Parts: sequence; structure tokens; C-alpha cells
Amino acid sequence: MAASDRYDPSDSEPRWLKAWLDSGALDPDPSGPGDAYAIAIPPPNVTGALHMGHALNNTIQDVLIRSRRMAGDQVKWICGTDHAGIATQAIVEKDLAQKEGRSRHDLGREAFLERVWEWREEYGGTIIGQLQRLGATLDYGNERFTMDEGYANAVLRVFVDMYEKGYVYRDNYMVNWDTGLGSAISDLEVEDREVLDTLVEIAYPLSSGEGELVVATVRPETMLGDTAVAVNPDDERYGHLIGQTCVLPLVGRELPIIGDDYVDPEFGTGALKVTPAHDPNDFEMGKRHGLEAISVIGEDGAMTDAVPERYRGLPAAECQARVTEELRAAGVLRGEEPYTHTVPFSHRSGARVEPLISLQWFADMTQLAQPAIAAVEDGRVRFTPERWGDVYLAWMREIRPWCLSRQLWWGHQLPVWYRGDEIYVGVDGPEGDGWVRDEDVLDTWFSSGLWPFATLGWPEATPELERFYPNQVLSTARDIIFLWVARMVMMGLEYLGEVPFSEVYIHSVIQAPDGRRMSKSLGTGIDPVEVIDEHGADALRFGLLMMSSAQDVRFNHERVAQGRQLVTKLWNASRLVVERGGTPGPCPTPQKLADRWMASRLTAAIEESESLVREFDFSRQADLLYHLIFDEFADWYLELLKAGEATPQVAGPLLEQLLALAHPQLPFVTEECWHMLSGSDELMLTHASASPPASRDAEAEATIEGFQELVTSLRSYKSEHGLARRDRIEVRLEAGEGVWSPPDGLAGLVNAEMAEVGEGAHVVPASFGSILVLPPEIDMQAERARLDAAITAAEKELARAEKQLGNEQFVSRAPAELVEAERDKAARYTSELKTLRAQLAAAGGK
RNA sequence: GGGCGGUUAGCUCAGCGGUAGAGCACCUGCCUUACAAGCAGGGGGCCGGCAGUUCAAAUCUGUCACCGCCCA
Repeated sequence: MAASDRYDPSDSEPRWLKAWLDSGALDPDPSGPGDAYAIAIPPPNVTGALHMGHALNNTIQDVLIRSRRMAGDQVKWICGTDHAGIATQAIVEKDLAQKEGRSRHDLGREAFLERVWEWREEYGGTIIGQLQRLGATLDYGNERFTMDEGYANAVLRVFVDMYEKGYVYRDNYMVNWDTGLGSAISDLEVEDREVLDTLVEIAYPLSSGEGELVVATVRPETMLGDTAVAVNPDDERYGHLIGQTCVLPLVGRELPIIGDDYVDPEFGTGALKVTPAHDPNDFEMGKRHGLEAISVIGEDGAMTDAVPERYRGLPAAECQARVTEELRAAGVLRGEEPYTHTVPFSHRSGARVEPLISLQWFADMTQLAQPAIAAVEDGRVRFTPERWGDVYLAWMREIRPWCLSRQLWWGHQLPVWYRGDEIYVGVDGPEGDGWVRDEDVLDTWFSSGLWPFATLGWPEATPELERFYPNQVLSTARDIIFLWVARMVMMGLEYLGEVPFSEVYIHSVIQAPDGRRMSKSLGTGIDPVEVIDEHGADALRFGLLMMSSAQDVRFNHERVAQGRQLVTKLWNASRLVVERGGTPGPCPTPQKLADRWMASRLTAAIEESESLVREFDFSRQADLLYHLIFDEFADWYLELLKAGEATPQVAGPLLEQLLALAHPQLPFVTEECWHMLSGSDELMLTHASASPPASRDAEAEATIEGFQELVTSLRSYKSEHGLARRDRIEVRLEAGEGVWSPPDGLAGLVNAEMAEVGEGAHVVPASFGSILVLPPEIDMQAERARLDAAITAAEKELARAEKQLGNEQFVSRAPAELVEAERDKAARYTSELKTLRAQLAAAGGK
């Protein structure tokens, strides 16, 4: 086969990508005609690389975007990247350490930030190029960055406004301290992991001198910060001790014994040491009981001055060992046992999170949450699959303060200045001398929360903002429903007075083929760009759409291969149509039966496809396309075209519609096929959507179905008798006069011809009656085997139908048409059995 | 501890009240001038266990088991 006979994605895809980028169609006109349709891409990390989740999500968005663009909407797919504070800073710090052995502190803030910007310049474009390889038609000409000038202005403005409204405040509060990062992180950046620790039991003697309370802990060093012991008030063992005090070993502090329902009497000894400064639950309990919070571990991970002198400055782990030893020596260590439990770790640095009290900036989100709850409850924002709406609501209804400040350098530095006890919060900075700016930066997700409108120029009233806010759809992964989606809804409602988008599609998570998480560190990642190199972007897109679902799915190479086969098939089908003289254009009213049938099937597919996209059912849409192209267009319609039973004048326009239908899923190959068909420069990218070439034609569909059954039965018959394709058979239909049996069609598809068939013909039962076949040679043994199998099958069916009909309850309660259908079946199988048995007897069987 | 998913053919997944489906894999034939990255034919499933509801259950209810995720 010549090289030109094969579709080559690596040749085709770069050409069409360039044509799309040069077309100007990706940059919409805010004052142009049509409905506005906007999607904001979940901005990938600026230093990141495309992973499979991106590939799926951006394929989905591109399908939506291309569909609407072809439908004539003014379409904007907002393009950009996220500065990703922690991730980016970590990468640059690592690079700095490797190449120069220096830390960011060696460089100083300003020089380090310069370094990050340089890094961004050098590597920031990678993922954008990869999105282009995928065929994603973002508005690349207007790429935004969450730290570009206009965006930064929007971020600071929102912070200042929230401060002025009283939502944002500074407080000493329990935070998740990431000891690896040296920064506070939000609840959402914490993940729980199972860890094997040692649970030690410590006896706290009662001040009365009579008895002791034994508490259990995996962090004995935190006892130095204990300010109470808690028991359950209903606990018969300890209830009477409430109000008394005990003595903290090693320190000698008197601790009140308090009663609190939080304590589970069944757990451990039933008595709980309370360390308000180093445990979130104890912190809450401390507030309930007005306990002092003594911070004994500092932000540097070492013991503070609040502990007895001999422990001060020790790293917490060392202090733990020492405290344990001293407790043992003091004879108050009651037990030590291995203990598996979950503890918080930083999602970013991987370090164990140290809960401690720290002075940070917080946002109280309770007021912002109310309208955002209402928006989902009343359907202004709709989640697909629906259950994620409930997840969103559950989180929103119990929303907690958001720790906004991060002890990082890369990010939006807080617009906050201090001078003595004075605090100034403002976008432009204070006047006068002596002000010192807060060194912290904002949580990355604070700026991400403004993405749907800050990218459109807000707070300026730009034409883009006017036209494209709100966006229509947000498509994203479920793990950032709280981190990102919820924040966008709250921010959008607060600052624009409107929801940022009306539809939220939560796509499935693509796991590694073995079911593990796809991740670089596990080595389970599959690089989408490599898959594109191997199979082409269309194949990957199709494969991902086929895989996608409402649930997690494993990456499936076979689906990509299936996509590649579809691409090849479509290309070859197009070549055939062109070779037979098909040209594009309006479809003439089809006259021939096969043309009428294909036009009707295509019409059905177009309607079905539209509704599937509306429901975000991309998997079924891909499946629909696959079977339309393979089973209907190629296997039947084109075969009939070759047999002269369909016309190129209709085939050309039908192919054009088919390509338009497939373009959003398979943009590259359809573009290639379209130019092969049309010979024009017009792009499929901006072609009008597929439009129904005809109305549904029930008669043509039913007739072709009968023909398909005829052909399939004959093929099957030939196969069972070991007859080759070239072996001609003669056939006659009985009680099937309405069945279409064009001589050329039958000859072309099965090498059969209609003839007067008399004695010795074999009977093949069919739903329209029966087919009499006269093969060139008769293999009686095969024929008897075939008949036996057919009889057994018919008997089974008849027995099932009769059993149903013998059930009085079924006959009286089931819908009448079902009962009627059963009766028809029973009658049909009865007569079929009769002819088959007669045939078997004639064939020498019994 | 609370919640949400899942368990269907060898594999990956659809179906979610009316006789079990797809792709891949497998078996048997075919180089039929669009396509061998192809064509035709075929085999393969007590739809996790148990108990209910119903004329009818893979589908609805309850329960148990195992797998995964989220929240505390």
C-alpha cells in the first residue's frame, strides 16, 4: 500500500492546528452576532505539564466549544495559567538548590522572585503548547495569568473590599502548619494518612493526693502545653472528679478536670489530656471552657520558651523522646503500645502537619456562602452528575474560616502594612513613613476564585466582561469543588451579582490501568503527549471520551486504539465517496432507498447527539458516532453505494454532514476529510453544525432493516456451510414480498441472486417470513447441524413465551401491548418450528 | 465516626423495571481494487451474597461482604 493511502496524523495535525490558530476564529468578537458562549479553562499550573486529567477535561471543553462555534455562537474559551504559589515556588527552590546549592533565603525575596519570573518565561509555555497538540481551540491570543498586572489588581481589590466589609480579619487561630514549607496551609490542602505511632499512657496524680487519672497520647511532648484533663460527664468512673484538679507531671501545673461530651468514654482510658494550642479538637474544647492555650511548639518545629528550661529549643521529636524518658523515670508512664491512626500531612510538601496557633489572615465565608448555597438550591448553578451538587452544599453549609495567608514569597503579597499597632489595608499602600508591608502572600485559590471575571478585565467594565460573564459551563475535576468551584460561585455572586456559570460538569477521574492513582511520583502516569505522538490527537480524544463516565475509570489503551481505527475508517470512507464523485453541498431529496435510509439515520444521529451533549454524556455520544460511522455509513451505506444502490450526489452531502457531526470529537481528521471532499479553503472549524439532511423516514428505515436481516442471514448461512464469499447462491423469499432485495445489492453484499428456487431448497427463518436458499453444493451434515441449532433456539424461545402466556397474572396485569407481543412471538416460533422440522426431516434428520 | 460511589463477558466499561450490551481479547473463514490499522461469521455472562416488593428485578427496598473516594 502506498504511503499516501494511509492517514498520517503526524502530518495532518500540525497543518490544521496552524490553520485554526491563523483563522482568527478562536478570538471572538464581543460585539459580534450570535449567542455568547464562554468557558473558562481551569488554569493549569504555569510550570506544569499536561497530564491525562487535563487531556480529558480539555477534550470535553473543546467538544462543547467547537459544537457551539459551529452552531454560530460567539464563542470564547478563556485561556490562561495559574501562578500556583506553593508548587511553583517549590520547583524553583529545588532547581536553585540543585544547581547552585542555595536557598531562597540566600538570594533574598526580590532576587528570588525575579528568578521565578524567569522560570515562568522559560517553562511557562509548555502546557499551552501541549493543549494545542490536543487540538484545544482556546483563545490563545488573549492568554491570562493569575499574576499579570490587571489580574493582580483585581485580587488586591477584592482582598481590600472583603477587609472593609469585615469578612477578612487577622487572628490568632489554630492553623495547619506545614513544617516542610514553613507556612500555614488551608484545611483543604491537608490529607490524612495512616501512621504507626506509639500510644503512651501517662498518669496525672490528683491534687487531692488520692488517686490518679491516666491519659493516652501519641504526642507526649505536647503534655507540656496541657491546660486541662477532660472526661465525659456521664462517665461513672470519673464524673465525680469534675471540678477537682490534677497535677501535670514534669511541669507541676495544676490542671482543672473538666466535663465535656466530646470525650468518648469507650476510647482509651476515658480521660483526655487537653492541649488547646496543638490539637484542633482541644482548641475548640479550650474555647468552650475558657482554657488557656499554651503554645509549646513553635513555627520552627522546636519547643518554645513556654516549657521548662531543659526542653527549650529542642526539636519536637527530640523533646518527645526526652519527655517519655523522664515520665518513665518519674514512674508515671503507665503503658506504651503501637498504635495506628490517621494524622494530617501536607498535600504539598508531604510533611506532617503540626497544628498550632498562629497569627494569620482569615476570611469568614459564612455570609458569602449564603447566596452561593441558594444559587445551587434554586438551580441557577446545576451540577452534572447531580450528586456533586449535594457535596458542594454539604460543605458550604458548614463552611469554616479560610486561612488566607501563606508564608511564601511567590504570590500576591498581602496589601497590608503595619506601623506599630496601626494596620493599613489598601491597594495602593499607605502614605507616610515607617510602614512595613506584611510579607505573606495570599492562598493561590484566592486569586483562582476570581478567574471567570478577572480574566475578562474586571474590575474594568470591558466589552468582554459584558458579553462573556457569566460563562456557560465549567468543566473540572471533583477534587477542587471546594477549593475552586465553591469559591468562584461565592466571589462571582459577591462581585458581579451573578453566578459565574450555570452548568458545572464534573468529569471522571482517569486512573492508571491497574487502578492506582495516576501520578508522577508513583510512576503510574501516562503522558498524553506520548499517546498523541503514537496514535494522533483524535484517537486520544475519542478514547478519553469513550472512557469517561460518571465514575472513576481506568485508562484503557484499547479505547485509544478504537479511536485510531475510527479515524482511519472515516478517512477511507471519505476517500471512497470522493472517488465515486461525491461533492459537498445541500442534500438533494433522496430518491433511492439506501440514500433515504442513510439520510434518515444521520438525521436521527444528529438529533441524538445534540441531546447527549446537552446532558454531558460524552461517552455515549462517542459510541453513537463510532457505530454511525462503522456500522451504518461504512458497512451498509457505502457497500450499497458500491453496489450502485445509492448515489454519489447524495453520498457527498451526507458525508459533509457526517464530518460536521464528528468534528468536535475528531477535529483533525474531519478537517482533512472535509478538504478532500470540498477542495475548498473553508475550515470545518467554522463550518455550520451538522443539520438534518432529511426528516426521519420510517419506511426506508424499516425496509433497510429487513434487507439487513436478509443479508445477515445469508452471510451467516454461507459461513455455517463453509461457503466462500465467491460461492454464488440462489434465494427466494417467502411471505416476504415487501422486503427490499435489489439484485445488485444482494450480489454485491453476499453474492446471492434472487431466483426461482424449488425442490431441495433450504429454509432460513426470518422475521418477515422465510428465505429459501439453494446453495451450489449441499453439505447435508452441516445443514442438519444448522437446523438442529435453529430448532433448539426456537423451542427455547417458544417455551419462554408460552410460560409467560400461561401466567394468568402476567396476562391480566402486564400492559396489553406486551401481552400481545408475546402472543405474536409464540405464533411466529410455532410456525417457524414447523418449517424447520420439516426441513430437518427432508435433510435426512429426525 | 458520618457520607458518597462501585461490584455486569477474560479485560475496560455501558445499561438502571419488560427475553443481557459495546470495545478489546478469543475462535472460524476471507488479500471482496476505500480501508488487513481491514471484511464476514461465531463462542463466551446464576449482572457480588442473602432476603423482600412486583405479573415481571442486573435495574426498586433492606441487609451483609469486599473495593475506592470524600468529610470529621
